[in-house]
Amino acid sequence: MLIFDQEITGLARDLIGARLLVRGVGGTVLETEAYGRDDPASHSFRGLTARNAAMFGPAGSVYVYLSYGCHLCLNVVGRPGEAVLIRAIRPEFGIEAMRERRGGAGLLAAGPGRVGQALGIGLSDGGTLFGAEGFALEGGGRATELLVGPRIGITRAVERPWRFGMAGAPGLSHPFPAR
DNA sequence: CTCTAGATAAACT
DNA sequence: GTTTATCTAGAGT
Repeated sequence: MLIFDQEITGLARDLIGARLLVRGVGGTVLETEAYGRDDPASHSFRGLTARNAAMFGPAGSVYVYLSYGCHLCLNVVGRPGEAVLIRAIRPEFGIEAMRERRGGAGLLAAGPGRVGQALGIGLSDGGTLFGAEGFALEGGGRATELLVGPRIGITRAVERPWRFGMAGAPGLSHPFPAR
């Protein structure tokens, strides 16, 4: 059973290997990133705004944001102002639907923007609780060996090793640094 | 492999 | 009014 109300890096670790379903489409979480409350790289760093309001919602709810004007990214909310970005999943359910949404591209859900597109996420899904109609998140825990590395695509607090991945899994968005 | 365009909301000056 | 942002696809080297 997943504990949403815990330290955000712990939640990011526990989410690796969990099964994520959005309206019957989804698969196993392969890669995540943690974003904290006092974290210069986090949207919540400058306090509550209209954009990040869902990030201050209940633990276990959804935070969605539009990145670079064209990519919807899916996050799982933990404690207030903290969230975990889902960067990659292994497609297992509704693969046909994903293929269709992705326009037949090969990489169905390796990368946060691709995950959002494959699952058909919308900004209006922000605030929805996992467990509510159409949204499921189960399993997880620290069953698998984890890879750890710096986060991708940020300009602040680059040194924090808050990116996590499933060791040996194909379909990661970017390789992890060799240990 | 590197480079660049694309597209938009929100924060910032 | 200007700049930035948790990125991707496609073209070029």
